[in-house]
Amino acid sequence: MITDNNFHEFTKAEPRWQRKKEERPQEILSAALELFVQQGFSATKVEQVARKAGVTPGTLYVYFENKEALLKAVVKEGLGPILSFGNKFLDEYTGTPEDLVYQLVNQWWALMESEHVAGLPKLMTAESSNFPELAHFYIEEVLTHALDMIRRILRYGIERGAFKIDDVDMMSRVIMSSLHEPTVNAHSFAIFDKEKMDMQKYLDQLTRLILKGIT
Amino acid sequence: MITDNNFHEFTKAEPRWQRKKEERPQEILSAALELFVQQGFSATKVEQVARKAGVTPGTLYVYFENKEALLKAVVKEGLGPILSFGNKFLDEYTGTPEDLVYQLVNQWWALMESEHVAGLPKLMTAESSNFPELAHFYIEEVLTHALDMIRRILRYGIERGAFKIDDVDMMSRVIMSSLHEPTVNAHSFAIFDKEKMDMQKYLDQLTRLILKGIT
Amino acid sequence: MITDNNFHEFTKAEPRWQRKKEERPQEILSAALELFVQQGFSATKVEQVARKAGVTPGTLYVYFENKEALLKAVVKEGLGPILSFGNKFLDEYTGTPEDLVYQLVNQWWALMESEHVAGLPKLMTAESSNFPELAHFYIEEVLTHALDMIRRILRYGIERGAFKIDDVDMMSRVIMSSLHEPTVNAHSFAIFDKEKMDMQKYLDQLTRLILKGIT
Amino acid sequence: MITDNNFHEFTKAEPRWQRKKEERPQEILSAALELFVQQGFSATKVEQVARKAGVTPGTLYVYFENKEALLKAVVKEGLGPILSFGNKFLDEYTGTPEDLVYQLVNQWWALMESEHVAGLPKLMTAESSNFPELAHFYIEEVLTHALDMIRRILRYGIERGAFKIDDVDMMSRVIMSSLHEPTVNAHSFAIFDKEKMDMQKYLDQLTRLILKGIT
DNA sequence: CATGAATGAGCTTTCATTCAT
DNA sequence: TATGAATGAAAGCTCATTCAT
Repeated sequence: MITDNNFHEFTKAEPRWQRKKEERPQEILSAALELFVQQGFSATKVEQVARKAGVTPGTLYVYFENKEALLKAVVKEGLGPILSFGNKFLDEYTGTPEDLVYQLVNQWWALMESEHVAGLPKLMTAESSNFPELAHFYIEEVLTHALDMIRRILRYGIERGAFKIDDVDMMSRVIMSSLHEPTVNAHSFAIFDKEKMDMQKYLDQLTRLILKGIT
Repeated sequence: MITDNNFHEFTKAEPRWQRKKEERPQEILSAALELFVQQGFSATKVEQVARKAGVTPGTLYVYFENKEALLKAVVKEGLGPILSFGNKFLDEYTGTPEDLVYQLVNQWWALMESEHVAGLPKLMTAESSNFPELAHFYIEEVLTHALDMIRRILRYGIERGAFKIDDVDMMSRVIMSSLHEPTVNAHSFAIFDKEKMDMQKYLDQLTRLILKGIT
Repeated sequence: MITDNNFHEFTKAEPRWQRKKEERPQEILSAALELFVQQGFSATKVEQVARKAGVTPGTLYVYFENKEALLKAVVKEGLGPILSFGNKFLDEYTGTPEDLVYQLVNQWWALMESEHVAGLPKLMTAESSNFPELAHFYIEEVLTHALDMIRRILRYGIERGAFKIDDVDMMSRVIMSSLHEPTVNAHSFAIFDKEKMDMQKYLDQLTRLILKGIT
Repeated sequence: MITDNNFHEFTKAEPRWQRKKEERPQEILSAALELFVQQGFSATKVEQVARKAGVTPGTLYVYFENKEALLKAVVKEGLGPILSFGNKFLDEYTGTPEDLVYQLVNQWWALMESEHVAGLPKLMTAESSNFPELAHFYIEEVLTHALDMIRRILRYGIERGAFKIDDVDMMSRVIMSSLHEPTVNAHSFAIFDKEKMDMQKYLDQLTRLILKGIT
């Protein structure tokens, strides 16, 4: 049922923020992302980030004005891939609504565990009230964006007579919650699970619940 | 309100502090819960907690050995109400499985917004990897406990021929995720929503999705 | 060779400082002395003293203006017995110079281990530069006083043709050092000796050294 | 000294700090030794030590884990010179026993007034019960070591028929006391002596007492 | 008088940030 | 550019002292 036109691939929209790849060592951003996600922003020491990236604290300040700027860079860097999520794929999609839901669920997960992004939802969940600017960013660009995708998909199904939903907006939110939660969870409680949960089974069951619930 | 005898009002100096041994810890715990949830543990200053509780930092240390002990007290205090969640109700329940799902969803939410508990899931999501002991606590006592409830409810429906589910465990997890997410969300991104989401509608739509999805 | 006219008993000179026995609970002073000696002034907490004395911190402040006043009271209280050391006894002494030396050594030790006094030399050794006033006090009233005693004793022996000393002042200092040291030591390093040193043997050997050294 | 080119002197701003990694710990240790000896460990503020060493408190923590670690470093650093005290000298000594006693007394004093060591005995006297580990260290390495030296010297004299002592062990302790006391005293009460005691005369008189007392 | 909860100044320690090298 | 020793402001925490009870 998986088509090989993966919507990720189709949607490399223009990134909105300058990436300045050359000027911002990926090592520092990667190290920072991982540590911020794991420990939170406040609890992560600049020196830790530097050491993990294989540089000294001084070097970090060559590339980032301060710790907060580093966080913003980490988040905005991570947002890039997410921004291009779905739209173009949906524009060109002509398959069944059911398959579309399946795609949604699986692509979301693939995206969320990809580099630069992994853990970002958990990080934002934890830090949103400390960094309102970033929170707005995340809400607009990720949550609202994803909500739009879901809404489009639901409407696509309704138009084709495949889905029947009385409150599309609210149902979209419900679906988004059930997508967002494991994304956050994977970087908080899930790390303590002795027997790692079979994510594919989870996603399948989720898809099934949604499809049975709305068709 | 000028009385004819306001003489005392002017001469009585404001007492520097009031003695209320019994109430202090609760006030401090409440203040700490709110701030830890909002800002995270590291980003919350002891002085903030104290001031919010109407005391000085010194007083806080009369009741709690250190900042970490305060966090642990906050969490364990908050866990109390959750531990008693559901079991007795389920033991005595004789109604329809459908109604039971409705009850589950709504009671979970009611519980999560009650004092002492509000925000705990978000706090734990953010701090779990910094405080593994607390994480285990939360996982055992909250997540596993809730999962058990859900599993019992699903089986109740299956036994009565009302529900049909091929993988009960995984479906329980899916349902739990969709319950846990808004709980966390309410204390992170939701605070930025201009138009507060109608929670009751959300819960109704969730219930509907679940019921349609499993019956 | 020990006479039973212990010079301690004879010399209850008028104490120079008001004792105010009734107003200053002995328990607090005793507790403070012991703890100050053991841990030093700074490292001893007022609460410790209070608890050891079986009262609360508040009570301590009923009797002593502050921690420093407590120290001063402890020292001045302890000085009392020392001030009366020797003079009257010497005035009336008619025995042999050798016996006098013996008496000196043994009475000094007996005095130094008696209540109120035990540990004072160590305490003063440690705190002298933090409390110059007390240091002067101690130097004048204890060290100089003891030095005078020793000098008198040596002269007593010289006059009777029993001792031969070229520099009486310096020899007095030498003798005082060898008396003062075990007094201090008993409350510092000696507490770690597994096999407690036989003090009587030490004093005997000291007496022997002095006597052989000056006769 | 005005040079014809003092242009730089006026324009060069004072550098905020100088980099001298190798020297810092020594400067801090010296400052700490002096202050700990004078005021005691508890009464000495970390800031005092830092300022005296010409650095900020933060710098101190670059080199020492905490205040207690600083004390331990001070003591262990100071112990170094003492450990090498005497043994080699004694192995090769062939002179008279009398001269050996003279050497002992004078070398001990010379050692005790040398940098790194000055005041250590007083410091240890004051702090031994607060830092048992250090106390054991000092007892083993200094007191026991010195005691061994003295015993060796006494035996050396006895073997050559020069000394006659019934209880060598106890006499060693007596001698050690009379050596240790002025060492401690020099950093406590002696600082209040208006007319500094002539130490050489003291040592001479002590030597004389010992020699007359045991030959 | 005695209490001990509450205080707040001041201590030890941390850590983001700077800047001479 | 990269470094990391040094900084100093601010944090956590202590404890002598106060004062309502």
